Amino acid sequence: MKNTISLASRSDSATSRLRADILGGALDPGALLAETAMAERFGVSRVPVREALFALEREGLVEFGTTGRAFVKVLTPQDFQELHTLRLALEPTAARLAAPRLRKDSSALERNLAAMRRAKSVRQITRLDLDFHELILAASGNKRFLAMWRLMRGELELWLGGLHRRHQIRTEHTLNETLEAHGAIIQCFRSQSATSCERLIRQHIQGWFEWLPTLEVTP
Amino acid sequence: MKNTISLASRSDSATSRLRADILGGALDPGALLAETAMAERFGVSRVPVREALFALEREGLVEFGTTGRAFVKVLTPQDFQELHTLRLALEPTAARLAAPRLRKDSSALERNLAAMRRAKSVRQITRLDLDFHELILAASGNKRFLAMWRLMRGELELWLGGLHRRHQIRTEHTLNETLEAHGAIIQCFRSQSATSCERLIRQHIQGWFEWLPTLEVTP
DNA sequence: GTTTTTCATTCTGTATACTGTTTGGAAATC
DNA sequence: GATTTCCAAACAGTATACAGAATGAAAAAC
Repeated sequence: MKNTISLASRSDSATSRLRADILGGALDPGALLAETAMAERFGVSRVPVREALFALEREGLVEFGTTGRAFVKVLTPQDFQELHTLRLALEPTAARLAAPRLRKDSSALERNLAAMRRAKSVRQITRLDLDFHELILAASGNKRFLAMWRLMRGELELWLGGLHRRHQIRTEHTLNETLEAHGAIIQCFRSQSATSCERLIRQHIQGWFEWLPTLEVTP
Repeated sequence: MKNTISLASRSDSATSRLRADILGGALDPGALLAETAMAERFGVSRVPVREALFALEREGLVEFGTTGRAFVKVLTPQDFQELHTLRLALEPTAARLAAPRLRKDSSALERNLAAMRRAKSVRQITRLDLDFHELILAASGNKRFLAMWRLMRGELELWLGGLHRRHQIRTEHTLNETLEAHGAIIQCFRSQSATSCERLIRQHIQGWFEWLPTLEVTP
């Protein structure tokens, strides 16, 4: 959304700040996002705030009520289930398409894995995990797969953030599991067939989802 | 996006009018969409026009250049190819999920088919065709499948509109083919297994795509 | 004749002001 | 005390105004 050496526009900076507040947990799901208040807080007029709200609606972090008021999106377990179904429809196909490219060059995935080994905070690990999957989507060469992913990513990050706040998951154990799985996926891209990669990604997503303690009916 | 008995807001009406202009072919792909000019033409201020542009960007009908100017989206054959790949990833899965619901009640699909039999214009047939697929996505019960579809639908309609303008396709013959295929799909939903429906939808999309004279490298 | 520079025009980005609607609570009524 | 009515504050939708950037054509330089 920016062009040259990018002095961020006020809209962009408002978008970033609001996104950070939402994903960082400073704003609870369901919180009212009043334009005037945010405009004052960010030191800009209502116009850039408005655009930020629309932009974040596209990212799935904000939803508008019937009267046009914006709220931090409230995600239900069913929402998360839906996202998972969608991932299973998209990512394996994307992996198959990406396989030829990633066989030649998987360095980006490896750099991601290395960063994840060094990562400290839960938040950072979550983000790198999502980045890993995004890299595969991007390598599919299909801009629209990536666009769809971007639409889901915000919601995934939002949900996972809430999950981590409610439980104390993402322990050492699960981190290692993720590291191993991602390593195996990289290996697969390097040496196995496209359909093998497709299958492995499907298993990875499915397994990860089944492990998550989402079955609790959360508020 | 509207609430009660809906007196359409100026943003909404600007969005509708602009969408109609783009899909109707009044504005060629690549045409500059200057805010001031449109504001005058629609008799509103620039603010609603702005929101219309953002809304239509979400629908894939408008794209923004690096300097923030809006243009009617230019679709390349590759774009269409990408959309097709995406459909193959989404729709068969959605059809499988929708199967239980549609087995019980396929009346909406039948009404669509009946309307298509009566349809006169190419534009109308195209729209009903897309509606048919949208009904299946909606019946999947997964809001996000529908959201993704909406994102593709505008682009599909835009591409097909251009295609029909360039060629004189969608003849009697192809209309009958579509009618038959849709009829068979309804039958399948009524009496066959979910995986059969999934397979049939995949074949339908694949076959339709292969038939289309998109292989010509168009401008 | 070709290239570069200049500059008026046009466009977007943003601020501010105004209007009508929604909302939550105080006051009035039962 | 419970319910309804009414009003002020808060909020979104929109118009208008202005500033800064991009654009393209005319003018200048080569």
